[in-house]
Amino acid sequence: MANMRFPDDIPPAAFGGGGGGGSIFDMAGTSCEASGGGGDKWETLGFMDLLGIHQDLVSPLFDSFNHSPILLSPPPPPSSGELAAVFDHHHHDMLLNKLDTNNNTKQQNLHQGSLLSAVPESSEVLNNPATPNSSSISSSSDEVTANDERSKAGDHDDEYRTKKPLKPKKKNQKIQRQPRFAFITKSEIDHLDDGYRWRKYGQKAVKNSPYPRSYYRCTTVGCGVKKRVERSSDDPTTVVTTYEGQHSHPCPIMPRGTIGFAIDSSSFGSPSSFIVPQPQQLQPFVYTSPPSLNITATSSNSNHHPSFNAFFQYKPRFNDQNSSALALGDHGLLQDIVLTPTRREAREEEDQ
DNA sequence: CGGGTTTGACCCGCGC
DNA sequence: GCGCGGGTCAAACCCG
Repeated sequence: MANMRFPDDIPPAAFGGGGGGGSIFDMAGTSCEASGGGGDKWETLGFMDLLGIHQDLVSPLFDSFNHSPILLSPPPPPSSGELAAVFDHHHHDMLLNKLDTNNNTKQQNLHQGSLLSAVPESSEVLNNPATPNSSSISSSSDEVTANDERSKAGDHDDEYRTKKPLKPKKKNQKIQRQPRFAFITKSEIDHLDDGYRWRKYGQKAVKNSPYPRSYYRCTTVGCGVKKRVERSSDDPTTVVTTYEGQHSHPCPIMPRGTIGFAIDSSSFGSPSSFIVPQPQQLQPFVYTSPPSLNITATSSNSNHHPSFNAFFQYKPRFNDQNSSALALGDHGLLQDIVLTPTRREAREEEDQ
């Protein structure tokens, strides 16, 4: 398989029937550090890491701009934090956020870079992302077995039973949610392709939004990673993609060594390093952000907010070759990464 | 025919 | 307890 091949077999974006072919949204160099205070436990997640790209797939942590190693030692992340990268490749904005667990934030204006959080409370995350193995995958919600609930319901509803012999679910057992990572993309393409193969398993209308939300599941056997894709109602030009879980396999279209980014999976729950590939490993199509993107939260607030020592080498790609070319020529990508505290963080700070 | 999408039905959690 | 919304299932359908 050719390196970094842009698949043309991505099914049309199933997003509301709109949007043509799938798109490639390749994050090829991301390093995030989340540090928190206030006694919160912090969760350190990385986009590609959540995608199942692990340390062994990439080179040691490296600053592609300064060509010097970066060693980050993030404090424990907040248990309920979810990271979100807000990427606007039209306006050259990149916003990194920790998703607030407060659902109210979903109404925030994405344009202002405040993070949305259509992602619900993730404090239920019980799986240690540091162990991205089959066990964590198998504990995903859709693989929870046992159930008396549904069988019980069936006892009272023969019609339902004959109609849907649904999988059992364990009563009184909270569904274990995988860590999630969401990011917002300014794109007319709904289904952003990250190199993995996804199967759409559902679509739901979103309240107060004319745009539906699509649910995808990784098609690889044994991999329970899911992702949701929805277009923001506030700003229809933005697409919110939320990943849940970690791939238990390499990216099918990204051979080893071409991965642009990963976080040492052992970093979860304990300080560790983030991994960024050496620049020479980046493939031609990978956008390399300027040094200014090597953001490190060094503001006075860094003691209270997550600091993202992050930079993105990031280039959305599209099946459409024309679009691809466009993206390639976008030198202004990610020049301005904005770190914004989430509502919750802001609230906590106010309380202090 | 196999794999992916569509879509209506259903379950569950949560807020009121 | 009830209703709502999110998430999932699976039959039907589509397509290469």
